[in-house]
Amino acid sequence: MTDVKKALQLISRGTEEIIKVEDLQKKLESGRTLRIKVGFDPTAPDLHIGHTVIINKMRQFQDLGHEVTFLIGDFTGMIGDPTGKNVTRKPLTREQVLENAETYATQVFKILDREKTKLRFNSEWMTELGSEGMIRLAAKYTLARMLERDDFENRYRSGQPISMHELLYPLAQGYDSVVLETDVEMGGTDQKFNLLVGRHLQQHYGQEPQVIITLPLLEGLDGVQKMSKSLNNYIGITETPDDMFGKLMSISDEMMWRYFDLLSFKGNEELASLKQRVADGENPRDIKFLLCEEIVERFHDRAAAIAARETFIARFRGGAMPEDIAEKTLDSGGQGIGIAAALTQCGLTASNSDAFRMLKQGAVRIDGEKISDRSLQLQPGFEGILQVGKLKFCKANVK
RNA sequence: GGAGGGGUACUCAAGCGGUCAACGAGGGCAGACUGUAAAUCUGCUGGCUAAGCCUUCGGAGGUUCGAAUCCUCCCCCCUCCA
Repeated sequence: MTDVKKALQLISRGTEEIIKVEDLQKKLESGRTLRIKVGFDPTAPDLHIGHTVIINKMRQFQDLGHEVTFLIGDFTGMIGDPTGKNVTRKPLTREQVLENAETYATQVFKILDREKTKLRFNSEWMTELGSEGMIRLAAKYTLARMLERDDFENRYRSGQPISMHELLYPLAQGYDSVVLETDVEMGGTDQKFNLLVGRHLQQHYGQEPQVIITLPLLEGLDGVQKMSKSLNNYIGITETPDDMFGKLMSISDEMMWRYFDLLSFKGNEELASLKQRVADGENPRDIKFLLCEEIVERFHDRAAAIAARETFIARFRGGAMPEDIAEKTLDSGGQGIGIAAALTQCGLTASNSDAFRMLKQGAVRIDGEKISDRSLQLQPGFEGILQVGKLKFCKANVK
C-alpha cells in the first residue's frame, strides 16, 4: 500500500463525511505540507473526551507532517453560530479571550504537538476587514444559497425571524479559510454548511477549495446519547486516572471499538489485529484495558495508567476498598444518629426514604459488613466506612 | 377571530368522584450472575419524627363527607378553519 493510501485510510477512520475524498487524495499526493484548520468557540473551554475526537484528528495530520492551525473564533464568537436564539453575544474582552485560549491550550496540548501548532485568532483579520471589506465579502454569496442552510430554511419557512447578522457567520468562517489558505477544514457534522461556504468562497478568491471533513459526536458512557456534561455520561479530560480508567471500563464491548476508532492513535492494522484477537476468543475486557491505558496515559502518564489498572483490578476483581474515600464528620449533638440520616448526610443516599430502601435491598455496608437494621443508631465516637452499592463510599465520624 | 384536542411523577403514557402516592413502558438505582461488558432474573423508584402521617396530577378558586377525576376563571401547547 502506498503511503498516500495509508494516510487516507487513517484520516478517514471515524469520520462522518469527507468532501471530496478525491480532492483530499490529490492534496496528499502533491506532497505539500497541507494547512489544516479547525475553529473553536472562545467560550467555556471545559473539555471532555468527546471533544477530543476532532483534536485527535488534528494530531493525526500533525503526525503525517502537516500544519495545524488552532483557530480561536473570537470575532465569529460575537455573532454566535446561528441557532435561532437570535442574540448577538457580548464580545468577550481581550483578557477573557486570552484566558480562555490559555485554558484550551493546557488541555489541548496534551494531545497536539505544541511546536507544530499555530494558534490564531480570527479577529486579527476580521477587524481589519472593515465594513467595506465585509460588503465585498457578502457580495460573493447569494441569499438563495444562504437559505440552503437547514436551520435558516426551517426558520424562513416557518416564519421565524432571521437576523441579518446571522447570515454573516458562515461568511466570516469561510473567510478565515481564504485568509489562511486552508487545505482542509474539520468540524462537527453540524458545521457542514459553514465548512462548505468556505469551499465556495475560496473558489471565488481563486484558491483551490478546501477539503472538508466532518466528524461525528462521540456517544457517551451509556453508548446511546452523545457525550455531554448535562447527561452525565462523560469523561472529563482533567479527571483522575482511576476515574477515567473505571469509566472507560464501563462502556460496552461493542462501543469499545467506536472509542478505539475515534480516540486511539493505534494504527488501523493494529486495531484490526485487536479485533481478531477478540474474535479468536480473547476476553474483550483485556483488550479494553489497552484502550483505558492509552487514554489515561495521554492525559496523565504511563505510570498513572499502570497504577490505575492495578487499582481497578484490586478493587473490582479483589473487592478492595478505594483509597481516596471522602471523609465526613456528623454532628449528632452527642445523641447518636440514625443510620439512614447518616447515609443521607454523607451524600450516599438522596433522602432518608431512599436510605431505608437501600437498607431493605441489602445495598448498605459498614466497614464491609452488610447492614439491614433500619433502626441502627451510630453512637458518638463511631468511626467507619459507610457504603451504598458498589461505588459510593464515605468515611464517617460521629460526634 | 372561530372550532376542536391537550397539559399527570425523570421521560412517554394510563386514570376521568372514593380501594390513587396514582396502571404500564422507558430510564435510573439496588440485589443475583459477571469482566464496573452484554444478556437475563428480582426488588425499588415523593417526603417524614415511618405498620402512621404529610405534600403531589398546569395555576387560582368552587361543588362534595371525599377530587387527578365535576364546575368557574386564568396560563401554556397542538390541530383545523378564517
